[in-house]
Amino acid sequence: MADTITPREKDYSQWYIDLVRSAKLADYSDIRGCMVIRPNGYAIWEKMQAALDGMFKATGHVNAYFPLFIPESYIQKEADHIEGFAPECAVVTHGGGEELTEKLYVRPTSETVIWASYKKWIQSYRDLPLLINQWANVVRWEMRTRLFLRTAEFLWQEGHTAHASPEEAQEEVLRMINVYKTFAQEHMALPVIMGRKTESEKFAGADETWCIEAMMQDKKALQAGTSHNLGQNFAKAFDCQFQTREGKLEYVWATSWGVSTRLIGALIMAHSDDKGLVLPPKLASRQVVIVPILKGNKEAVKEKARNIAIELNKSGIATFVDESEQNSPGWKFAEYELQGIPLRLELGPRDIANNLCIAARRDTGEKLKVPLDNGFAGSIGSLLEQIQESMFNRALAYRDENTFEVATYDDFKASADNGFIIAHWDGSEETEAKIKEETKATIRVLPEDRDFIERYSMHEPGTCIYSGRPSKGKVVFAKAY
RNA sequence: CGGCGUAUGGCGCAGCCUGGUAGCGCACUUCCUUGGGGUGGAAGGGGUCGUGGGUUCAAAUCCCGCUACGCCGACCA
Repeated sequence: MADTITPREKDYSQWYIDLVRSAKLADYSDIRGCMVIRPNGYAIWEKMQAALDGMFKATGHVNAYFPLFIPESYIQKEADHIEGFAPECAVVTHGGGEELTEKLYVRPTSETVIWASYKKWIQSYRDLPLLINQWANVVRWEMRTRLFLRTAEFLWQEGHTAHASPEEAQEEVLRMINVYKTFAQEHMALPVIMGRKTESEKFAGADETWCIEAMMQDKKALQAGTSHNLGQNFAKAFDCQFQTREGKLEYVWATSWGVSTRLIGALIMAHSDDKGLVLPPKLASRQVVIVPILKGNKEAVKEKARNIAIELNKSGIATFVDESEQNSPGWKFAEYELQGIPLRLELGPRDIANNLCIAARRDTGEKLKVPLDNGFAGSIGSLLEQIQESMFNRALAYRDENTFEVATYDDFKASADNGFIIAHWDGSEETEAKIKEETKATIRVLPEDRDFIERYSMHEPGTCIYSGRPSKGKVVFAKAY
């Protein structure tokens, strides 16, 4: 365990890595850019998986699994796709001691290998829509890595769907980006801006990429999830046609969408503090820790603590008691704060005599007395709900405070490090590239969130901040991870 | 792939400039103590100093090569 966590204000990167390592979430392995996800970190992923998987199933999707290895010829079928992904692929050249006749790419994403199957599965409009999700690992040989945010290998889910019409595919794209938005906001307590990517930022092989963008505590943007409208690009590349009701042959329309273990990084960077991790109750596998203060009649205190834990667990609140005598209460307070347990209950002989316990909120540090009466489990449950809600509100307020609307390029440059910048853009790739070159800020999203659009009048025409040419609307710029 | 760093016990580091055969904190083991914010104390175990070569009576330390990793850029979820 690290002795101390570097304060956020001093060095945000160091704070992040100290936190990830000292909370025992993950470590770098000896393999370049690869991460070992430790049980504490994996527990967060399992909670995310459970919630997301439920949402996928509820929207009609099923899970399947496709091969890790992709023949080189598959990868090469879609021109933009190979161009985008080939440079960052790990490639297997030998197997069983022999050089392979065709190289195998370790999947950087599974569009190609999946569409090779879909081609065989789809003949008629009756086979559509095909709504499949895969939980898997993928490999991208990135130049620079960062725990959870960008590692050579990472875990994710990737949905791949096939549709009989462009309208239906577009509906799916929107449905899934909204699933991600809901998950981010309601489970992760992370406010996001939903919208489209510009041409230069979209997925290799997509017609259009939708995304959710979040703000971290260093005011940089993080792409938290994407949903792509692949048009007929992959269907054409893999010759996947279906017979319509009218008997004509048409290429199918496709979507793909994914979120990764990067969300764990987002969760950490959005909520945690200098004491450690802060987990939203909905993603905490351990929501409440009871720390008994063991003095006087120790057994009586332990007994009471266990009974409270049983009661809370019965009410669906994941509670455990740390009754070890190896460590002092102060040590336990610090340890469970480091691990981000949303609520700590302190219970000592004094409290038992007064028929109450002390509840300490991880998010605010606030301590309050909670009576040990019939309403106890209800009080704890609503406290957890309050924590969930106030974490979201705090993150939203932070994002709002650090979102600026600017009208001149000078103001833009002055604000480039201060958060999200809302400004008019002429819609050209040249302008986008120039601004990136000069300020490092990129267009994160062309918002499609109704409330966000209204709040900042995003869709009103104006004048491009850079070129002075007419602009159809404002977009969100920021420095990004 | 460019720039800068780092490599010493499980983790974090000092020692290197000025060569003399390795030390500190945390963690770990045993015991006592303490317990409402990382108790205090005592005694222990654990290291071919990344790697290959060179200089030297002697190299963690000086010189050259290599490798790995990290940070900052370009690329990306």
